[in-house]
Amino acid sequence: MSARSINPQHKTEQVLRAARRLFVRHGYHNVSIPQIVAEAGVSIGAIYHHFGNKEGVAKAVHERTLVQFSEMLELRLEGRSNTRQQLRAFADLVFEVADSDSETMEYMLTLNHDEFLVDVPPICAAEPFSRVQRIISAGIAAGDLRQGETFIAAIAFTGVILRAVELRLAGVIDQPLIGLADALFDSAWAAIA
Amino acid sequence: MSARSINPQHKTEQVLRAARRLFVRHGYHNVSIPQIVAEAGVSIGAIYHHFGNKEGVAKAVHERTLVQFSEMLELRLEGRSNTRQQLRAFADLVFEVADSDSETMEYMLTLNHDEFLVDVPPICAAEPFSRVQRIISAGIAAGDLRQGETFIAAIAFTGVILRAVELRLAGVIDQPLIGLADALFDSAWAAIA
DNA sequence: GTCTATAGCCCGATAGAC
DNA sequence: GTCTATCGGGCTATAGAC
Repeated sequence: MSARSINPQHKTEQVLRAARRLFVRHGYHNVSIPQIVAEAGVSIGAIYHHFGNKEGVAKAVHERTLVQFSEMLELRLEGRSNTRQQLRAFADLVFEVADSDSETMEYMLTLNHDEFLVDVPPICAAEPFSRVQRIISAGIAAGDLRQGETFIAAIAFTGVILRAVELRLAGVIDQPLIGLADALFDSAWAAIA
Repeated sequence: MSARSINPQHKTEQVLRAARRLFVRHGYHNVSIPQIVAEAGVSIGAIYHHFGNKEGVAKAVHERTLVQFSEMLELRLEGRSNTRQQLRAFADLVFEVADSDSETMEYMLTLNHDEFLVDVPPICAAEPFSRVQRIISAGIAAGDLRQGETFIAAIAFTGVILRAVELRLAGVIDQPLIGLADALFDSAWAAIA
């Protein structure tokens, strides 16, 4: 407990942070346990003690990232009652995270999780994105959005928003997305409303 | 030459086919030279003779895939003079390839090429996709599309189309995209027109 | 719980016969 | 041009002291 005053993080947290940073930067299979050891400042033994094996580290990183993002989204959705406001809250969150903590968005959007994690649902079917589908479904029922298949509208809306993020992360867009938020949201909204 | 009558492919082509299939299915770093050898029916020595090293194989696969796709796109664009017809030709090509030769689309859209290829431009900046940007730019100038930034419109249009492909490749959509082409194109067009 | 040392494996690449 | 045999190296995971 006394060591906490200098380094308040548990060793496991240091490992998770380091591992995700390295996975995003180099890809899962380009990252070795010795590299994580060097980046996290822990020993090989500690990693195997806490996570069992390399895939155990990956699983923990994955769940932590999705849970944290879902919690942020729920926080932003509180009090937004109409469809447009809710979808705008989603878009703004995605843009802000892409601008300020690109590692999180890069982890979610550009890593091929099924290359190293077995039996995880694809990220587009995971909680934060299925949440958007539910908002759109309700929006169509309420008449806020054009009539049609829910999943087509969900593809169209998230397609516009997430494509912008992908191009930003790839370095093709060199300005903060938050400055493009109005124009991008208008396009995404026009696709479905 | 006589062996050609049984197997008309050069050994190099067999290697390229096998390698791309394996790269797409398992990811570049999960594929070993011995696996390519087994799948292609050639020897280790032949691969190193023709491609130098494993990255040489990857480079050849990459260029071949992009060139073939660009050629298909140019073929489809011939004779399509107005903006809507040209963008529809792009969408239809992408959907048809995703349905009938998903390996090609999966290679282009879901692999992280910069994990194993250095100094290749990101695929969204490569020829087939920069072509779409030029079509849209001309469309705005001609008044066929809503006024605004070209790159915002390009993001919106390709976002809708490519998101559908991504979800189809991930198994989230279980029907052929060509059957959804009208609805998807209408959404993509609504985002920019 | 945390460490170091190391076993055991498989990989990419080379050498050299044909 | 194509092959087999093999080297050297880096990896994941384990063993066992503390």
